[in-house]
Amino acid sequence: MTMATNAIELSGEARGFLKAMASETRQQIMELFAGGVELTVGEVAERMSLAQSATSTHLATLRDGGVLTSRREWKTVYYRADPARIGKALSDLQASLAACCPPPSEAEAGCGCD
Amino acid sequence: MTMATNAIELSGEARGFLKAMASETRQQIMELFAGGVELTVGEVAERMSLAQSATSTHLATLRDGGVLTSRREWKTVYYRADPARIGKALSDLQASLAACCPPPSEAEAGCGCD
DNA sequence: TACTCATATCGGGAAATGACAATATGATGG
DNA sequence: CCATCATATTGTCATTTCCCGATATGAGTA
Repeated sequence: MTMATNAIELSGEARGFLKAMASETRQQIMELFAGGVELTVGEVAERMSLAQSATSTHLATLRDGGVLTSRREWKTVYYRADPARIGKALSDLQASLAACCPPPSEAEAGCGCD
Repeated sequence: MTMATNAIELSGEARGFLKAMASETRQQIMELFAGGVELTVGEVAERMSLAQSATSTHLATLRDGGVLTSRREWKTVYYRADPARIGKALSDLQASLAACCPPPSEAEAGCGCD
């Protein structure tokens, strides 16, 4: 098994996740989706006191980053969190970062750290 | 027990982490620290083909975000990953996001998701 | 066809970010 | 004290991001 790249190389999932979650506004938007709730663009816009256009863009960014999914029902588009992809992104992140910095008391098998 | 805040509210650790890792350049910088290596500002600058000033700023941002620590030895400042704080940020992130989107087959005890 | 509703996209202006060169800081050595 | 080396900070500029209002798209309905 290759042993390969000494570098970490974040996965696409992880990069997309980080890019999507980079904005504080989008972090707050994500908080609205607690409990697996489904929300429309208009609802998010109102709760965030944001214009409809800005909200639409943010939600699209979050969807592109793999954090949200959308479901269309006639006129309305419902967004909600995407557990599977979020989980993937987080475990990728954890794996990548574990390569550079294994937590003291957890799996310190031949990590090659100095 | 309160049942409290329906919202998720990302921790300070998590926010700092996301802000620090938001930049693609900083993501690449982090890859240089694989294996727990210690690097100076100059070394990072050279490997990234970045100016010394830009590099210094990025490293400071990563340190402020809790991703790196610095150790000063005479003139030179050595940076390296901060396993403990990274781990904290990641588990906070995981906890917050788990609140809004529990992975299908993991702990689906009374989450309140309709 | 024309009208409405919800969302998406377009245009522009304000603010934040990232890069550089130049200068400042702090510690070491002559 | 002055010079040097590594890092930090400052000033400036180009690019990007974020927000808005305005307009376009798509689906349903009269």
